[in-house]
Amino acid sequence: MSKLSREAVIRRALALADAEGVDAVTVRRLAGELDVTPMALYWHFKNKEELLTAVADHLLAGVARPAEFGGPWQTRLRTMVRTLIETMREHPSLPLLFHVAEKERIGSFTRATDIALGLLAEAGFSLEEGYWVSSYLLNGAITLVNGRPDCPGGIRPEEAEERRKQHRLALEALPEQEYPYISAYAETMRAAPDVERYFSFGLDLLMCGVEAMAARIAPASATPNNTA
Amino acid sequence: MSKLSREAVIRRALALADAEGVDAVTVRRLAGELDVTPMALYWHFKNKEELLTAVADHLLAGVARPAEFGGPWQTRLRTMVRTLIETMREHPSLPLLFHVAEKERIGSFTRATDIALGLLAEAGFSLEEGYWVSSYLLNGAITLVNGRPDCPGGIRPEEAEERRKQHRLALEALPEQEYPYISAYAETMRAAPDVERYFSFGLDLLMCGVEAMAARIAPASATPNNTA
DNA sequence: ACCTGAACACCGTTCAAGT
DNA sequence: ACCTGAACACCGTTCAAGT
Repeated sequence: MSKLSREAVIRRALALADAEGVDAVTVRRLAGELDVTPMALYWHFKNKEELLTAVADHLLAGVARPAEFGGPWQTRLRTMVRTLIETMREHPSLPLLFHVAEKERIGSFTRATDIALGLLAEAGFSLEEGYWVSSYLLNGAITLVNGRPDCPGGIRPEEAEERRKQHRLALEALPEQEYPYISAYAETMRAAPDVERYFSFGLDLLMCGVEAMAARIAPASATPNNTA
Repeated sequence: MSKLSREAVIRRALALADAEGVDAVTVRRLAGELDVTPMALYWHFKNKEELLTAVADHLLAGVARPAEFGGPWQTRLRTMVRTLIETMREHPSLPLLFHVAEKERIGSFTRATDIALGLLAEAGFSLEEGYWVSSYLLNGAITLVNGRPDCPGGIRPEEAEERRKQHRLALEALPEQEYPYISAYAETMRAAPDVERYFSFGLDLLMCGVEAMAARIAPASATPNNTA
């Protein structure tokens, strides 16, 4: 009974990353959890980067095959971005994982990019511009989830609350004359963060940029149903 | 003659990061370049993170005190973001540096945020929304510079060109029926990348999002000179 | 084909000791 | 105040060897 397989390693790595952060995923630690020698992993993966890339690929699979499609490009693109954000919200380690994995080598990322490029071509962007916009949306979604106020960087909620308090105290200690807006902002940090508002505002912000640029480039077809 | 000082360490660390990437900045390597024992650095810095945060702080100083100010909030905010982008373009290591440094602890970042919050309050955003927008702009600028086609991630131009070619070949190898847009995009990669267009498009994209959201929130004061 | 053991060349950091 | 020496507890990875 060969216990080890690519699949098993990926699942364990993801569980470990979600539980203790992506920094906890070391070759030795992961091997220990799988009751195996560190070097055993090198038979299944060329190196650590390929391992983490495989984890990212596994997670992005859901984004690459979007379910409910239809309607103008704006809503379809928005659905993709929302799906991406929701996937990452379920796996808080994913944002940091993207920083170490090479995005070009993630198969499901390539798949998702092709779909997005199609939608953006419909919006009037050139292929190159579409690629830039795709990357803007992907990275925007990543940093949005990574900066979520309840568990930034995928840390544990208790630690996040403590950090938030320390951050507030640090901001409140600043001279109010020199930092008038920061001081006022620190006041608003006394309340618990509204995570849903944070995400809906962030999604709107991201999509607003794309739609405004599309309207600038192709004003005539900005709304999808006026071509004839 | 005490050769070592906080300033000297920061300068060396920045030079090393720019020359060989931020990964090359290890405590031991940096100490070696300064002709000193690794532990000597621990007298001037609590740990490595504080060291890198100091480097980031040093670099962001120029953004925190913007020069040519005036005009409506849109152009002033755009100037800040452009300055930030230009600063990072001069130091390609900076984007990755932000990922390891804790942004909240960077003094010049706090200063820049206060200025931005003021401009965004003028635009009609609440303090909390303003903070989200600031973070959106900072991270957007970081990923924009980090993804520049001529030296993504701050790698050397020759290596970037080789990687770009490999990336193109990988995309061209994909089945054209399944990846129609990616395949067409790969064709455009044969030409040398237009870096200036990349950056101006990216800046427009970032600012478009903010301006469109501002117009949605406070349509009456979307243009600055119609309040009376 | 799949895994182990030992070793290599690194890390960041602590702590007592020097001057 | 400022720096050194030795040591600790880790890393990722290679390479020959086992089954």
